[in-house]
Amino acid sequence: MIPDAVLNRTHNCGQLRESDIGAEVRLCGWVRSYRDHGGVIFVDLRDRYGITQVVFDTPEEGDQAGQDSYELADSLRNEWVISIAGVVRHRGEDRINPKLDTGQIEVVSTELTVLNQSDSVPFEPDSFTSVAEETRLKYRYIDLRRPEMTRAMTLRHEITSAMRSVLDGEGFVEIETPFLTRSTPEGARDFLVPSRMNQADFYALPQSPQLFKQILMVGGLDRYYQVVRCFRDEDLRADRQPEFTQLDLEMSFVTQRDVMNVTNSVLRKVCQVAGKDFPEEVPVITHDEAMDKYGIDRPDIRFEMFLHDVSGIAGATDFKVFTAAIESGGIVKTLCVPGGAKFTRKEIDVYTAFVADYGAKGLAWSKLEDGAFAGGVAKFLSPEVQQQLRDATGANDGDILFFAAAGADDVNRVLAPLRVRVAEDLGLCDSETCAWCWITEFPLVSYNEQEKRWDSLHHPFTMPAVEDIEQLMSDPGAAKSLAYDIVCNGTEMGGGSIRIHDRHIQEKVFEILGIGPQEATEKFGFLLDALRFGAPPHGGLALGLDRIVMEMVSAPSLRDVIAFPKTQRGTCPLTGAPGEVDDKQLAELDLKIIVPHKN
RNA sequence: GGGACCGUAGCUCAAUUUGGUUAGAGCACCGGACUGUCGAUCCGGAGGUUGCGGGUUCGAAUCCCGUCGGUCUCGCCA
Repeated sequence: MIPDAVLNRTHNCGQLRESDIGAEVRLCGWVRSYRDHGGVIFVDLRDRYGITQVVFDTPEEGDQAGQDSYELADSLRNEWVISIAGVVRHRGEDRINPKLDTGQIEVVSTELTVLNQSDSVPFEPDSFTSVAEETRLKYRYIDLRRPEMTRAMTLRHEITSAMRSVLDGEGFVEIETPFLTRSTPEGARDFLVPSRMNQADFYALPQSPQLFKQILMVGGLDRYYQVVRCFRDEDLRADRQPEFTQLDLEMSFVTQRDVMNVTNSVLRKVCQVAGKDFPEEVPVITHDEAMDKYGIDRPDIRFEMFLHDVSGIAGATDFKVFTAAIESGGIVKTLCVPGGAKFTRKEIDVYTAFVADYGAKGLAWSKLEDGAFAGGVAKFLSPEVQQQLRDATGANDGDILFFAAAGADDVNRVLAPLRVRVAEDLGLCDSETCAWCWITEFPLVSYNEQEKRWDSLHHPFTMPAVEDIEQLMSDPGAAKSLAYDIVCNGTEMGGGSIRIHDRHIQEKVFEILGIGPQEATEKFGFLLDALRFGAPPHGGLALGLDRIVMEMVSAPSLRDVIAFPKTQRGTCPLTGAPGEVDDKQLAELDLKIIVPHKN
């Protein structure tokens, strides 16, 4: 039985300063390290607030309590949990540790209680050694003691707290929506949950609360938000987990600009909390412009280095790669890298291999030196063409041009990542900078060549930005939508749209997408019904909380800002999930496993 | 579904390129010394199915095949 008194902390381990000298204090925490000098023992005591040095001096003759305490201190080991009482004293000028916030002082222990011992830990929760991620996840409770993880978890809390406070101040209401819902036909693969009470039926975990939040608007709730878990059963990446968290919000009687303004307010506060700058005016870039200048709809605008469409110039050369691409309806774009003429052949080969991952057959290039193009494809570039290229790209001596020639989508798919890769290599991607931008005027739909049909670019409930519905029906590919994404440093941090609140327009959009009346009724009938009963104009947006926190702490992986994330194969080394279940459980669900287990 | 890299002591790594004696080091752990350290130091000790299985070879951590796991990535992710 632990006495109550030893649990009654007066301070935490990051708190004590010079002004506390002389105070009698009690601290609890973990032994981060112990330094036994024979006659004096130092213990660094750690909790999530910081580290305080505790000293055990040689006990006075006849001081039995001091003797016991000293002997106990002698037995302490890393990660034991202890409570100490003692007096704060100055360390002495030559003993101050500038690495610690509490480095001016130390606590002289008068009493020590071991609250719990610890086995020798698999790894030390400090910042010095890197540990394999699988090991970190298996022993996450130890990993979470590392200052970086503590910082990520607490900042994450502060960020969600800031989000809530801004939205609360704007009159939003946080409302929970179901996790057990129904599968929807489009989008990502659903996680399914069998229904015991409805044989052969399944719930699906929500990919997002999209339909529910629209229905909340029909319900007159006017301004909704939710910090909510979303589930998508797709392959994982460093920035993609099967379950992730969104700040989801929806508003009635608003324009696109209103939603963007509220989002800016939220992000401004988030950045303030995280110690990052947020611009007065967030740049707004149209989708067309983004694709043209950056080749991607989530441009990294920390640096310029634009792409240039040089189809007209390149088509007039004798270089077959260029002319063939143009003749088959493709384009030629170039990336002008200032100072890139210094790249060696070997470095260019690395970039060639890099773009091969994105499906490029090769990477044409030419350097600009002493007023003329040299190397690579220079021999195909007449003096006239060279001048035109310089005019089009603004290239100067010392630059290099990289070219890609193919269909427009393929060209952009290759050059956009190359642009970022080159910028990283040139040191243009400062991880402390947050360069936010909005992307607007997305196309409503894109043509899916494989399936021979139109797909929503955003989702099927996005309002078309067209006056004439007939025009929409006759040329869906030309239609823009009232959709918008918020981007930071080349990462999509969130997106949303003004929704369709008119049932007739919704039916037309389903028609374009090839969702027949029967399927629409079956899958979304409840939303279509709701739209018949006084749905207000509404729109909203969702922010990826995990990605925002990841950017705010410059973490390389989403796993570093999630307390208990999954590995790339979707497993949890801590719990062993996913795992087998009992035959009894399967029987209750009327399920039968027909494939033998891998093990 | 495809590509790349990785797997050696509890942890982080070396030895793999060029197959060759007993697989080494730091940290952690165990024992000892030390009255001012602070990622303490010093002395000593213990600790190994080189992920797993098979093959080549006189001989495999090293070469080959398979497999499991991890990371990155293309596809995928409205």
